[in-house]
Amino acid sequence: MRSVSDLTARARIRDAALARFGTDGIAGTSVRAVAADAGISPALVVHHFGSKDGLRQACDDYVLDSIRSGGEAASEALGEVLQAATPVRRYLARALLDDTPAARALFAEIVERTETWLETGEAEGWVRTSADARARTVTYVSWLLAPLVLGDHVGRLLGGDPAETATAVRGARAGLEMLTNGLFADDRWLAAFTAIDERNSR
Amino acid sequence: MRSVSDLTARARIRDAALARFGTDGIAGTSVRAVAADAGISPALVVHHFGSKDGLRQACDDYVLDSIRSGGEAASEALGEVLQAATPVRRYLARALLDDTPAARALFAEIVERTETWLETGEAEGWVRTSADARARTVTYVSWLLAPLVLGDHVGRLLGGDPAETATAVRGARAGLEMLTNGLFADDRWLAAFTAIDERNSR
DNA sequence: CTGATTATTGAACGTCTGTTTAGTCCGCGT
DNA sequence: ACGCGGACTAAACAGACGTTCAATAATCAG
Repeated sequence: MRSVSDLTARARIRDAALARFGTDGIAGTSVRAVAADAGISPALVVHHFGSKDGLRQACDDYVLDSIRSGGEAASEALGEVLQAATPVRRYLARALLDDTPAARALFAEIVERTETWLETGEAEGWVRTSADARARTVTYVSWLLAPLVLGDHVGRLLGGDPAETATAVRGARAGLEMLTNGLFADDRWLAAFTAIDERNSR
Repeated sequence: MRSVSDLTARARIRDAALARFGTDGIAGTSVRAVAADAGISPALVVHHFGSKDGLRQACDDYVLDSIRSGGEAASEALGEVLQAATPVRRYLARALLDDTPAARALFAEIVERTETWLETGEAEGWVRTSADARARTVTYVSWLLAPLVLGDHVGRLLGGDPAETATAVRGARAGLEMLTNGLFADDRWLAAFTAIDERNSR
């Protein structure tokens, strides 16, 4: 029953909403616009989803499922979503900014998974030790998500189509390079930061 | 004339709009709500700014000026904005997502400034060489901006108040650590990525 | 003090919003 | 054949939206 209706109108509405919400924002999208994109009447979307907020929740659930079912490793699944599904990408960025409950849960979940992943790496010796492991994980995850949120700007400045895979790969490679070799050749900035930090806390 | 009126109603409207736009989004904010926050009538905001879009442009200009006048070094000025002015921070994040012309210009400008800064560092030996300098700069800037856009999530996961300075400092320090020492102790991920990349392009 | 310019408002406009209601259509079990 | 439930719609609702307009209050040059 679910899968049958999921191939028809209900899914079309959800997909249209995902795209619209992603590009125009949730507040900037009207139920009528979604209905028009899906080729149905505005009354049908509330028949299927109860309300506009119900539709948004359905989008949240769909995106979460897409990511969770994408694989085991957080970075892999995210990487795929990041490169492939542009509407999902945009929606996710909006949801993260709008502080949707689903986005909140997703962020926490990614951080948790990444934390254990980094801990494993640390134990096995391919991840360096850190003075503040938690802060490092959270910062690392925010860096992972950065091109997702700022994808358009990154893409534009890297020339070419923001949606094109090659552009995203270029950025990802540059990031990996920084995370492997480091960006700075000496610790002048880290030392300077530590100095300022100590002066402030003293 | 400008400075006189800028201390009174006009400035109050702009500040109220900045805060509202930042938290609720531009489309999610009504002129009436801004007017109520500023303690004036809705008709006055259109008298001063022409339209809602005019108000948004005024906010854009104000934020750009705030950042540009903040200092010479891009990272310093950004760092201050990132830590201090929360409403500006939130507004900037929204503007970057909504692809405002001002946000577009700002991003390009930061990238340009950072590019020359990194080139200097490379010449002076405190920045490592890169296989793709442009991609590295853009990625680095997106990482700089990441805690700005995802500040709430980062702050929440790092415990404590997201607006509190100490939280932001913790994240910044962790980031600096990764950029100085690297995150990965060997090049297994970089090598793996390169391998996949070559396979795909072949 | 007068006149003109500006700041500010209340009320109204037309449009768009999310949602409701009453109803039609169609497939399916009995 | 019948009726029943779900998909679907046109029309309407009340409210919020951005904006306009005429009018009042404040400001300031002469």
